[in-house]
Formats: sequence, C-alpha cells, structure tokens
Amino acid sequence: MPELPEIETIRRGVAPVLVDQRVEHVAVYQRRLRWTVPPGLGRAMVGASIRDVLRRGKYLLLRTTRGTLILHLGMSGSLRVVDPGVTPDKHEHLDLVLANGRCLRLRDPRRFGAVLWTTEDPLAHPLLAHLGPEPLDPGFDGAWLHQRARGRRAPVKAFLMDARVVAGIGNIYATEALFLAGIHPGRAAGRIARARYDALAAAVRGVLQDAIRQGGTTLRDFVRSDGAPGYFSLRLRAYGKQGDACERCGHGLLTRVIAQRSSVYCARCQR
DNA sequence: CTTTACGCCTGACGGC
DNA sequence: TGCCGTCAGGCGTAAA
Repeated sequence: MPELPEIETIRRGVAPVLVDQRVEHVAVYQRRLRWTVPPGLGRAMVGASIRDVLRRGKYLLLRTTRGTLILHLGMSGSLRVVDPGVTPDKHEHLDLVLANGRCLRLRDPRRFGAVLWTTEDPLAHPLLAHLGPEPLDPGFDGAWLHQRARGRRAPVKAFLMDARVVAGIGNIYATEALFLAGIHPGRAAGRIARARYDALAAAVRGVLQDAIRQGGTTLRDFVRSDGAPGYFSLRLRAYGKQGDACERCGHGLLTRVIAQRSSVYCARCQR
C-alpha cells in the first residue's frame, strides 16, 4: 500500500508533468470510490491550470487556478502518466487529460482511495483540518509526542497511527519505528518517558527519510517508467518478519494484533 | 475527551 | 484445476 514515502515520491514524480498544465478533459470511469467522485468534477476542472502539487499526510493536493483536487490512494491506489487513448482497464477509474498531451491516470483496485474537489482552502477541508503535524516537519518531535500522550492508555502503536497525533504513519512505518526505538507496541502511550519519545520521533523521521531516499533511486523517471512505483525495496526489520530472528538480539520476532492491526516486535528488545 | 469496533473492497492464499 | 472462505489494510464514522 502506498505509505507516506510512496506518496511523497509520487508527488515529486508527477509534479513536473502537471505543474502549469491546463486540464483539457476529465474522464471518470468509476465514481464509487471511498466516497463518490463528485459529479461535475469535469465542469469544475476543465480549463483550470495546475499550480502545484502538495502532500499532506497521505493526501495529494493538486492545486489549480479554480480549486484543489484532493487525492487519496487508499490501500491499492496508484497514479501513472499515460498517453490518452490507451484504454483504461477495469481498475482504472479517472483520467486527467492535460494540454501537454499527457494523461494522469488513477488506478485503484480496492477502491479505498478518494477523489475530492474543493474550492476552499484544502488544508481546512474536514478530512485534513485535524491532521497532526507532518512527521518530517520541525513541529514533530519527542516533546510533541510526549505531550500528546499524557493520560493516554491506548497502546503506543495505536497512538502513533492516530492521524491527529501525527499525519501519515501507517502500520508498516509504525512497526518499524517502534522496533528501532526499542518500544513495545502494546505499551500504554501515556506511560512512556520523554527520552524514549525523543528516540521514537527520531526513528519515525529516520525510516521515512530512508524510504523517500530509496524511492528517489527506485523511481528515476516517473514519466518514462510507465508505471507507478510499487513497494520500495526498503529493507524492513520487523514488518512482515514474524518468526525471523531479531537482527539485534536474535530472539524470534512475535506477531500480535494490537489496535486491530497486526504488529510484529521483538519481545526482548522492545519494552 | 478517549477508545473500540466496524465497514468499505478485491486480490492473494490456503484448504479441499 | 476450481471453488470457497478468510484476511489484510487506511481511515472515517458510529458507538461506547
């Protein structure tokens, strides 16, 4: 699934293709995504010029002269740049045809993704307004986590995946960051010392930055790569590695469901 | 306010 | 080979 680093890589990949381009045509092949793709999207967008492409958490924002297209790729979404005229397959739901002759195509087999349109400040949109800080921005650090965790009894893993605490941390990176910080995913968020939150914040930044770096090398040229990025070949240390030996202590990695999500951890290293 | 459960979807996978 | 049940997984939402 596309996580924050993938979304960031997609943003960097598509932005040069999209920016300053006029939208010539919008084709919707499937309206039923997480929410119904707004009727009249074409009317709203055609003729608009794309100003820039931003990311907030896992949302992509295509800001145009008329409003902002908000995209979320859900579990299985991807974007690619194709030639208009290439017939979309059954999982390709939306095309933005641009004046430069290119076409941005959204594919999303599971349809957990979303395509929304707003003419207001997109950051004030109900879906975005209550997001916590960007994990790679200075507003995210151990002090923030520690402060927000006060009195919380929920497992730290759930806390870290709460978008109001910090934006864009999914199961993979929560699992990896907790492993690197040596914190047990089931520990109550409010019972973790400030210094350990410093380590956790650093771990979150580290895994995300590594993955973004990896994405940059994996995806040399978004346009000619004729495919959206899949999973980055990031070396995962815990996620999906249940049963393997912990790379630090050799203990077998365990898996347990915490907050409705599978969690992998080392019972010896993570406390 | 916090916490928990649920549901939206389909491809992959295991069992038979 | 094919059919079927199960599950993952982000995240908004309703309910507790």
